[in-house]
Amino acid sequence: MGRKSEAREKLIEQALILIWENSYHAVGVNEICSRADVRPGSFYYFFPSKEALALAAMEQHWQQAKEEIIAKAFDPSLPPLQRIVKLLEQVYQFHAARQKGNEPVLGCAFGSFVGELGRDDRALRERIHAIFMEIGSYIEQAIREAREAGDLQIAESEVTTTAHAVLAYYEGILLLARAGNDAQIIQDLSRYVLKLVHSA
Amino acid sequence: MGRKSEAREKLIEQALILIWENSYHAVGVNEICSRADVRPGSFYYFFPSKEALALAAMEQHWQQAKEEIIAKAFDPSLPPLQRIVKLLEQVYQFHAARQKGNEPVLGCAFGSFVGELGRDDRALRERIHAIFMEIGSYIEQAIREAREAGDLQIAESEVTTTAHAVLAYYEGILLLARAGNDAQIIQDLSRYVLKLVHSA
Amino acid sequence: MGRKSEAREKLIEQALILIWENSYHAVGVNEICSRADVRPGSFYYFFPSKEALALAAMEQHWQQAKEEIIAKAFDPSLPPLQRIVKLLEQVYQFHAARQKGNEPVLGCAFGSFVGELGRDDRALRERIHAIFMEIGSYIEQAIREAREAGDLQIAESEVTTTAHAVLAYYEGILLLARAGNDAQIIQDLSRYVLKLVHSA
Amino acid sequence: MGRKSEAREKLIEQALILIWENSYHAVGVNEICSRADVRPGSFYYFFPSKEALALAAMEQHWQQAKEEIIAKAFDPSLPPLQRIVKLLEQVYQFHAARQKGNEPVLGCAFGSFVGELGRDDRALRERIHAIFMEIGSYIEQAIREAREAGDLQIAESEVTTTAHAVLAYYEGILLLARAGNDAQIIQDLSRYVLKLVHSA
DNA sequence: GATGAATGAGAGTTCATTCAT
DNA sequence: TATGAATGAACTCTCATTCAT
Repeated sequence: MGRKSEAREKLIEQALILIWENSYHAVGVNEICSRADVRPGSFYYFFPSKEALALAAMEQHWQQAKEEIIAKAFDPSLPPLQRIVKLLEQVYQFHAARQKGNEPVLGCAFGSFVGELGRDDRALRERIHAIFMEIGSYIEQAIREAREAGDLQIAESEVTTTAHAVLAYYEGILLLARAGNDAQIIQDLSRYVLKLVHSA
Repeated sequence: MGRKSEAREKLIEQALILIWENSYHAVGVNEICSRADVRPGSFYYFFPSKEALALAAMEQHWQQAKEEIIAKAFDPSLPPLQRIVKLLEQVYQFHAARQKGNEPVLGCAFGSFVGELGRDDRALRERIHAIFMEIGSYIEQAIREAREAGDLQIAESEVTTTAHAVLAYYEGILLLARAGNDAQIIQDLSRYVLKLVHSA
Repeated sequence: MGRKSEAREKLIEQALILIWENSYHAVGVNEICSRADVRPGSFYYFFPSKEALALAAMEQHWQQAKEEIIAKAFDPSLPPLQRIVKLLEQVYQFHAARQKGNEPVLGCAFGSFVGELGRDDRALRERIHAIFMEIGSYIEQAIREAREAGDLQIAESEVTTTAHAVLAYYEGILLLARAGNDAQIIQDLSRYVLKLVHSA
Repeated sequence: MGRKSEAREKLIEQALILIWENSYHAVGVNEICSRADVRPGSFYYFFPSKEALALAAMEQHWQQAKEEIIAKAFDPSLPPLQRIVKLLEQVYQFHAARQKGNEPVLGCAFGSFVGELGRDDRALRERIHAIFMEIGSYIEQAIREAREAGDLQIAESEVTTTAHAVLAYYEGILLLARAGNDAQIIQDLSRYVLKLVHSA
């Protein structure tokens, strides 16, 4: 009945790391293969194309992020707005730990990836956009709960846009962290995130 | 004999467009040359490498942004905080016009570029970071003036960080606009930018 | 229990179609397998190589041609020279039907196949040549019978060569039909075939 | 002003030989390059694709055939029908010489090539068809002249079709010669070609 | 000063085939 | 008996770059 291996998983794992650290276009199939200890000829048994692997890597990253970051941050037992703060805190911890180990600060894999997609990569771009919208919906839920709890004086009609504002701020912070190779800025700027959800 | 060859300028111009629309690694030297109507052999007469061209393109983009966007936004005759609003408004106009012409929404060239730089591109990354810091200093100056005019109640020690927060938000907005191929979000989210500069 | 796997037969059948429509070298083992709904790993259980499959496909095609075309054309109840005419007529009907269904006109599978064999494919080439000689012998028999019946004034020593001439004309007609993607030429040129068997 | 070389010509020349001896799909770009003493990276400077090279090789072969074979065969000073005979004679000489040197008998490059083209190679197939039609028009002209000189009793309306019949016979002869790796059959069957042009 | 020609290295992908089960 | 998994070699083609003029 044929053989079995974790080659597929290893390819996804290494692809994510390499693409996140460098970029989709800068990383070659051969490099991914050799890091995953998979023979180059085997790659196309597991994935129809490099693009499909990149998509799978993004999907897997999103699943893992939901399990490891989102689930902990958007814990219903936390006060709603604290969840948003916790999201940023965890992301800071991740990048701070990397920086301590002299690894470059990576920023957001989805954000970097979407920045290098072109006209012809519509499907990939739309998938990343959908992931952003999912992240946004977690933030939105927290804001809505805060509002309903009376912690917030904003119109119901502002809730979604406010969530997007938080998301944008989040992505922007991670982009600046990557640009400056500096995890500290994540912590510094996180302090202001709740300003965005309160009425001016 | 009049003016110099325009080949260099054309190369920079086309490189910026192609890199912004696609990405640095996705765009080839030959493609840039053919768009610029420059023979490929001539490329290395004008630039020592593709990387040098990309850097030149970023520099030129920054100079132009200063002349056409920054100068108008940070006009001393405007009320300080209005300058920040105007910055976003102009960027929105640019992307809205493109979208009207069925061109993809591009986001920030610097932001996208920095997202695809890797470990070995330290010089490029640091240059983009420096440009971000320059943008930040315009914002910082506006915030400081507003504070000194009494429009703002924040500590002097918060001014720089607040400017970075605005910059992060700005970059995040443009990233989401690119991800969603949607210029409207720039306008929608711009309404909240001043929340970041007021004390909570 | 019951009948054997049909995988072998399906592989042969699909291989013939694909090779005939395209070419031996242009068609991959995987493509044949997927069309035959056979898992690629199974291929080498049934055939030792792609070449062996191609040979089997040619053999099967030849057996089928003998049963469906040759047997009807070289029916002893037909006047000898009419058999040659009937051969061409049936081949025309086959290709005309295909063209009506907007399928490309294929020409002769053996002729196309032999055209793409090289120095190192001696065994295959000789097998196709032998099939040609077999076809020739049917034609030769018809010519001989016509001569013995007094329908023809050619020397006995010319019979074999004349049969080869008819065979060459037949192959040439099918080649032109494929080149022009036009079945009609088969009918048009068939009218002249008996000129070749009469003395000048 | 750049360098100069005969690389393009050598590539065409070697491509023709290799494709003729083997087949388009069986021959790789690398093999053509190494025979032409051209570095593989240079190939795509000279030709946009392997297909384009194949087409160029066929074109060049046709030009050369016109100059070296057609021009001599269809010499107006020859009696019209002798021109057709001469065409076959020259082709026989070419193949007989090759066989003497223990080279495989090749048949017609155009005929073999068209046999391995598939659905998606419409442009190539149509070009080869057009070449066939050109060859046909030389034959047609000879037949027409013979008819006008009173050497032939066929209807004017039969002239074109008769020319195609001769062309088909010619292609079929070369196909059989390749299949049998036997140049002699070209000479043997050539003796019958004029039967096709006389009325039955 | 400027460029047409050329290139080695490597890109992503497909190949006919083999292996472990 | 039959196959899902895997593969090294080869495929067509593109890359950033250099060379001769």
